[in-house]
Amino acid sequence: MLNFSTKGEYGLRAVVNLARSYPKIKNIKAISIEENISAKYLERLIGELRKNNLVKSIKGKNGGYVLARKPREISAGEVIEVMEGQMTSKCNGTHCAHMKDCASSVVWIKLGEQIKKTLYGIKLSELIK
Amino acid sequence: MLNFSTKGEYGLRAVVNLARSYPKIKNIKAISIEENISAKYLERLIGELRKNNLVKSIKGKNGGYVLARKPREISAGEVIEVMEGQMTSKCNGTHCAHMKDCASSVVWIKLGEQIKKTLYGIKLSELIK
DNA sequence: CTGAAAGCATACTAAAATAGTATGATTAAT
DNA sequence: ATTAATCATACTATTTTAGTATGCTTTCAG
Repeated sequence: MLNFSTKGEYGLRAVVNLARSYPKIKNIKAISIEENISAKYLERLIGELRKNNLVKSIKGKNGGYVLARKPREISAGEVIEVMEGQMTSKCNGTHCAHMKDCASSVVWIKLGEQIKKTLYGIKLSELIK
Repeated sequence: MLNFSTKGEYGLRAVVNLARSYPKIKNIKAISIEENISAKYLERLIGELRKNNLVKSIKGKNGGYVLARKPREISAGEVIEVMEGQMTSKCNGTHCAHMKDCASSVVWIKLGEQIKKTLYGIKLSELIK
């Protein structure tokens, strides 16, 4: 019904992978092999997660990544929001004839709320059991 | 958080528009003007809705479209599913190291269920009040 | 202090999806 | 017969996705 890009999937899988080995550090190479994701691409994606304070990086030899918080303090929603970008209700009532009371916008707003509720309710801790 | 294409939005707006004038027939031109959507593009999109039995067409002069069922018997989910295509849980556990019990897939599955529940619960009748 | 192994930054590119256009055929009321 | 509508298909431009490539910086180990 909706197309999710692999960004969200890859990001989530990487973070879940880190949750499994938490609090040990793990490098891109290891994650990319285990998850079967292009190392270079993953490197870029995980960079986004770092900039948004979901993972911490340790530079230099023997470096790698760790979750920035405990697995039970990070939700799937946070990860996916960073990777996919904020959900925007495209139908905001500005372009159709019904103006502010655009009937269709109700659908996108309700849906957005439900998605957030669902995804923010899922913590990494519950995914690694 | 997720990118919806305009297809779903346009399709929904067109159908809601038809719901307002139900059971009178209305042509593409009128809908496209009222909704400010390219007529040619809308024509193609609404063709999809017809093939999936959500609207009926009346050909020839004075022709146009009508909802195939009453507004309270058509849900937003049906419309959006036709326009956007079936939601597929991309992470199906086949490509990562954890195989069948892929932790991340749980997220997409739960999310998909919630989205369906939400969208199928919204009927056109409730959008035109 | 030097080399290797890690992350960091940025630019490039190929493929796919999106959002539309264009052309013309078919249908049916007048 | 004319006109106004849908129907079918093919084409195209733009954007997004999914990567690749190159090179720099940081830090541990010897």
